Amino acid sequence: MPELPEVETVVRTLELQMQHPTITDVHVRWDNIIADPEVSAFCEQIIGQQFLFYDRIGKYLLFTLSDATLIVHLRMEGKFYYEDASFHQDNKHIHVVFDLDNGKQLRYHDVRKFGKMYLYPKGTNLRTTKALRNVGIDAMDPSLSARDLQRVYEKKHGCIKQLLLDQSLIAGIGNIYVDEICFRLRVHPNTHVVFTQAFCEDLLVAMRAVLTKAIAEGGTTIRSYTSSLGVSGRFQLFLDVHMQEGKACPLCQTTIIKTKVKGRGTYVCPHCQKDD
DNA sequence: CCTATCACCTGCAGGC
DNA sequence: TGCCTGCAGGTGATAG
Repeated sequence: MPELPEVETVVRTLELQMQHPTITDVHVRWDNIIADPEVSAFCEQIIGQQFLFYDRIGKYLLFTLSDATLIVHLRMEGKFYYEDASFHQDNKHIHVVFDLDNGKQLRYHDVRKFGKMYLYPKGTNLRTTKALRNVGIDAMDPSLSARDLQRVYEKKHGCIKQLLLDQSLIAGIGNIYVDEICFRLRVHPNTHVVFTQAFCEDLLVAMRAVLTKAIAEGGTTIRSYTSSLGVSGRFQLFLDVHMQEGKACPLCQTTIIKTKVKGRGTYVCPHCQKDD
């Protein structure tokens, strides 16, 4: 699930539901989820920490704790559940459990175990950490300008889809939204675009429009079966091309096709979006 | 520096 | 039913 709008939805839901409990204990059942520091230090340092603020950069969740910052990347399938400690649920895919001082637990669920957690002491320059050192400007950063996009992309090589997916340049766009943004631009994802000022202005508008609408709809839920905490979006109802193979293009009624660009499943209208 | 490929994991859909 | 292959919204390490 998790691209920028889904992660934003998780942030908003967590801050509403969970508020500010203190972690009384932590249980790590799959060590590889903990990316930095090593598991023992992670556990030691997080016990006693209180949740203060919820935020994100790109697809990374940032939990500001009293004396540290917990950073979480959900990767493909990660999700949180916030439940009473007594509530029993299918344990098989719960890999990290935070016991809280209000009788609840924050449970990290991840079928593929791809997600990662990081913990850094208060005062750390997060942009230099293993978690965030390769993460660029957030795609919804209000200060992001067309000029910034031009500066970031103009000297880079590759098709537009590949560049928009590069998190070290602009962060937060994944495989769903890149297809939607390309459709808005009437550009085939495989195109090697020239990043003129005019194009970058259009790109900024398209990015903002797609991501803003997706956030407003609570993100996109495609493969996720249940509505986990914060992730039961409705944007799938508004997708123009992604996952719309065989359906009619909303603009010209041509049948949407599925293809591959740089190994990623890619949906386009072959009439509105001409390949190079 | 760059691009391409693999590795990390599990579950599910489709073909035979 | 069962086996096999390929696929899935992501990213980091490694090879060339």
